[in-house]
Amino acid sequence: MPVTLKELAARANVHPSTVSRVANNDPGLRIATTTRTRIEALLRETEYRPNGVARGLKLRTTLVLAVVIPDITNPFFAALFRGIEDGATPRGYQVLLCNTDGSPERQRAHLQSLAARRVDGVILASTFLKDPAVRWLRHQRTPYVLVNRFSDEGVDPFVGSDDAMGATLATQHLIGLGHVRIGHLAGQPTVSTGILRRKGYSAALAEAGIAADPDLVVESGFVEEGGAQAMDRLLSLNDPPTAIFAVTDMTAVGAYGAARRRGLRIPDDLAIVGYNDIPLAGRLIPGLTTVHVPIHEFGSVAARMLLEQIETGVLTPRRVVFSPQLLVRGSSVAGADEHLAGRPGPRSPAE
Amino acid sequence: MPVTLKELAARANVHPSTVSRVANNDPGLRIATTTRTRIEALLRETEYRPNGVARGLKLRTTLVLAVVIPDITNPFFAALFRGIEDGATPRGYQVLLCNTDGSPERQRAHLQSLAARRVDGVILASTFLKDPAVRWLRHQRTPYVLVNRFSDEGVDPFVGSDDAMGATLATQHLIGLGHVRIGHLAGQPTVSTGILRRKGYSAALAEAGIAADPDLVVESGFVEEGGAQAMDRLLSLNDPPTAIFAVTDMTAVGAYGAARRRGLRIPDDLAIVGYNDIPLAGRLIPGLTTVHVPIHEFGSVAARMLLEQIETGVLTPRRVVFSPQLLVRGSSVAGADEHLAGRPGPRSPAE
DNA sequence: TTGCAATGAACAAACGATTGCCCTATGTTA
DNA sequence: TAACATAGGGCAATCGTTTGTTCATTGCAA
Repeated sequence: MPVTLKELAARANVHPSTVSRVANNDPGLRIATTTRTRIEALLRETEYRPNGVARGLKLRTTLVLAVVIPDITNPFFAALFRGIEDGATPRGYQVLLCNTDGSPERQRAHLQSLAARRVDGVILASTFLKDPAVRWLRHQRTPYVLVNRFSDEGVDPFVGSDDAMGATLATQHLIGLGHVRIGHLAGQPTVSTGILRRKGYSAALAEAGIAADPDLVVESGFVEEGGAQAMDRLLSLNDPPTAIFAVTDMTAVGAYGAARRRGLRIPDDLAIVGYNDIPLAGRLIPGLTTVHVPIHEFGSVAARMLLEQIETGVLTPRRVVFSPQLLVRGSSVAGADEHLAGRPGPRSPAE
Repeated sequence: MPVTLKELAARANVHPSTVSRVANNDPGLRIATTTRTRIEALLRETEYRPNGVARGLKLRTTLVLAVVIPDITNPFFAALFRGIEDGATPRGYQVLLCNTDGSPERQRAHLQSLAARRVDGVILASTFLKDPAVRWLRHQRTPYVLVNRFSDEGVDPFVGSDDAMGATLATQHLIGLGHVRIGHLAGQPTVSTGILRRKGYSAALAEAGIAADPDLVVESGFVEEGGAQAMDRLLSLNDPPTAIFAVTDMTAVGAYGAARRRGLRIPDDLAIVGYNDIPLAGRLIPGLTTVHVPIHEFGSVAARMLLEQIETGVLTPRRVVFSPQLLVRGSSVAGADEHLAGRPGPRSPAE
């Protein structure tokens, strides 16, 4: 049972407020050295730490942030979370993690709990366009930052990548390799990344003078199963694609599976490009060519933006948009993985 | 700005305590129906939710759990966390996630913050044997549960697998395949899983009448880099092993890399068996033969044990030990992955 | 009419900390 | 010596809930 201010005050024979001021190193405090040292000794001896709950009630701040994501077992969100925590912990904040599995109801339930708990701020990934949850947050005046996907263009604090540009990069890469029938495993049009990446894909085709074939775009969503199913549909076409731009690395992983089950070789029979550069991408065989975005940095930047909002009280709808870069591996260019031999794999943590 | 009890009381023209009792559905409350409906309407209209901080102060409970792990980007811990959250959320708890990167100082700092925040309980993975942090928790009388690794045998609430048995299973599998020179990428002897898995490995060899060669056991730790380095040392031996039991799947991943860089084929030139069956194991090529443990269940069971402790106030040092099962894939038996073709990959989440 | 039991709701004391203000001794200055 | 500044701490309100207790009415029976 931790010690309280009151008990310490009794033992030091002073008033609790005096102990509090000593513990908090109150600058304007006038106190006899003898009293001060007596109290300080007691503080050290008992390892006194103020009750965070009581402190939170009085100070109206909890030093807790919350992260709301679909699923932490997705490597993208795991990396994102690390970035957030690495940005928040040094400033004394700890982080609640809430998984929604993509369910709007669970998201809403979590946000309500978080508001009741008086968390200082929320970082939200994977929102929909015009997401009611985001509008609710805005209306509540809870500090928040959106990551990766935005909800209402230009209104919310946001950090992410230039999705259209990344998609164009990926598609141009495939065009440059001579591919003409390039398929797209597309995200839902209810999500900013889904729309923009598809737009970037189409723009690249148009610019190269390649006619857009509607059959080549199949909605896959952002998960592996969706990728596999969509890939199956594309491969059942009379004139199937020779290359694929997948909206997400996880979708691309699904495409790998579908291709393997049909005995197709990557990249010879089918070239694949993903998006995000999750750690898994480099471990696939062949390595997945993908659009690299600084996932960890998304998190740390989002955390810093949020803390700035919290500490200044100003909610500037600042947007930080990173320019993505194409990272070529063996899934689009045969032999591209070779120079990696001898290089250690991606960073990896303890068991 | 959320509404307070006081404001509601003013608007309903009653005392705050009355509003509180209505909001909490106090069973012994005697109240006029007219007053009750008036208050209830107000509660709904304002979407009143009691301030969790104030509630926590009064009730001495925060409905917050904390999970302390080395690194959430390790798939093992991501799956574990999901299990924990899935066990805790339905009972109204939310979960703080703390990454330590394996640093005892960061672990200690986190635990102190958590204690100051008055979290209701802590789940700790990756402790050391005789871990001072665990003893501190015990001494603090904070409810806690250890997962995967234990600290002081039989003293702490614990959930994990029978490490010696799993290791024996893995080693016997390799022996059954005809291997005689079987190497072990071993965990540190300061960690329960490290010791027990090595013990299980040795026991299987002894039972089969295979002389133990000290050169074949190399300490790798539990991370990928360590696995790669240790594997390199083993492969540099005059009489290198033909099979490997790696203390962890991530270590095995490191071994894959080392083997590939030397041009060795798996499983023909080198058979590999891991431990844990993380989602990544099934996605490697070839699939990683491994000792399957119910990671998600570790988490949900640990959460339930913790909640039981919290809600009953009794700290029974209960131990839940799962029996692991060998899962054979292509890294030990050529062609073992074939029947997987056509089967969808592991469960995968949204982007 | 008196007495007593319900009824309906207010009172007040916590839970621990923070912080503006007040009070009492000294010591100093005019 | 009166007036006053300063040092050294204590007082008390407050943050928003919860909950045991008290209090004022009303209704009913005796």
